[in-house]
Amino acid sequence: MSYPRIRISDAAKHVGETVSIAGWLYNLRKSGKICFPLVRDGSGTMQCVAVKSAIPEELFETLKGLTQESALIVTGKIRAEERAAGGYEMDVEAADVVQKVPEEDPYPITPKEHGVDFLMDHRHLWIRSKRQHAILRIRHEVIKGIRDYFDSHGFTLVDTPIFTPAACEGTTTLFEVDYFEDEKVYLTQSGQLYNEATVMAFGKVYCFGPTFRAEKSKTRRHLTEFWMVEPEMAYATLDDVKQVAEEMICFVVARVLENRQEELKTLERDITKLEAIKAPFNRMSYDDAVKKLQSLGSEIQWGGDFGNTDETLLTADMDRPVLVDRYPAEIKAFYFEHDPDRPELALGVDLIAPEGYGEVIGGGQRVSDLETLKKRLDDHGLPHEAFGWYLDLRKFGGVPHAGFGMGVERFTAWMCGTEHIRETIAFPRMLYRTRP
RNA sequence: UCCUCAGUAGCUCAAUGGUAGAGCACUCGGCUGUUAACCGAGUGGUUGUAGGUUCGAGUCCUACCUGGGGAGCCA
Repeated sequence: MSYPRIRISDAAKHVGETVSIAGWLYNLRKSGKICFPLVRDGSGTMQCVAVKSAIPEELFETLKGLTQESALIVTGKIRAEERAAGGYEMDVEAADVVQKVPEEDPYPITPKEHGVDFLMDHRHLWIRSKRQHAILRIRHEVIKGIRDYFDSHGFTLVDTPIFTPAACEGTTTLFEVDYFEDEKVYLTQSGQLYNEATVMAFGKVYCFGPTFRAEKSKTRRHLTEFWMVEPEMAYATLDDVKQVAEEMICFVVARVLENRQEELKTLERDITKLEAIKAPFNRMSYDDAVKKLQSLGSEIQWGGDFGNTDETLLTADMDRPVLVDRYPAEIKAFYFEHDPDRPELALGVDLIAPEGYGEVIGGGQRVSDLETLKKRLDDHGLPHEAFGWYLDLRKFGGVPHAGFGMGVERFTAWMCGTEHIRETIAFPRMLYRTRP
């Protein structure tokens, strides 16, 4: 006799019914004549109960002998139960062990504590653990929220290439890849230049994909491969960027709070910190930010970029992000439009998250005039030939346009309150770690 | 790349320069409501590698390897 298969997250709808759950043994607690196998199925965890006197001897022995992470399909009646973690419990009537983990080579990740190195080496298994599972589900919610926001605000998803020719942004380090016939290409570090082309076709676009940076950064906020969403808008300015960034973040935060309560609880995330993320965000010019930092004891001088400690210091008294705009043009890329009133400033904006999560968004208004762009390329020592198509965009209907990029992992880390960005992607790629 | 800390049982960690130990995991036994269950017993070690100092090194020194944290750079 076979019973309907349900997912643990739907248990509430099946109280009183006999159903099957296909999953893996998360943990097993047992005493002489009763045992509690905890089964997880990816949607949740179900505490099962088996009382020796109530079931066949063979079934009881099978359950009692289960090893951690053995695969099994359990069948039984669902019952509301206060003593069980999820609020529901299954009285086991049958169990089909699909694969038993051997005792002599047990599952390496025990319910006790482990070190970072060990866990990272076992990342392919670590993602089964409650905490990691919760983080990756929140990541999913974040991505879905981002897409829903842009899709419902007139943006078209137009993805940009991952293989790119050499001269994209110039400054940052690129990963080089062998292409055919001795040609070299590079892994993209931003889809932005291509967005500037697609935006002139669609008006409002975004790209969403992996980006690569061969920076030898060794901090809790860096990955060499990370996901970035980059919206771009035609007939738009710096102010539009700030408004969209603020709106989008509020939208996604609300989604996470609405749909991922359980996961936030698992992570022991202070919800009030997320609830505080509401418009209007703080707004500040680079000039004022430098002054504020200096008054707080920072060594920063006008013209320099903010370090990690500066970002944390700047937001220490804030409960929501701050949008810092009009940076010195010298520390920004060639494609930024300059402030017409103060040409030494670039019309760029960074969104710095509170709680030390730092720069989550960077963006601004792009150069729209052909001659200005040519001059900017010269100033940065970039060859016009490599930017032929990019210059075309200013020749054929050039208009003011603006956009930004947001790092998905940094944003997710902020939502989750995690110490390290490596936990916010299933298989992180970092300076000295490319496995598993 | 630089600074800094750490490598001891499968895992997490102890051990004044003087006999390498505990908890967890695993095995065996006990327990009918457990919540990282608990109680008793057992198995488990070339102390990251190579040199050096010393009567004697897990411990001190040198180099290297691996990893953590931070800086710079960035999302």
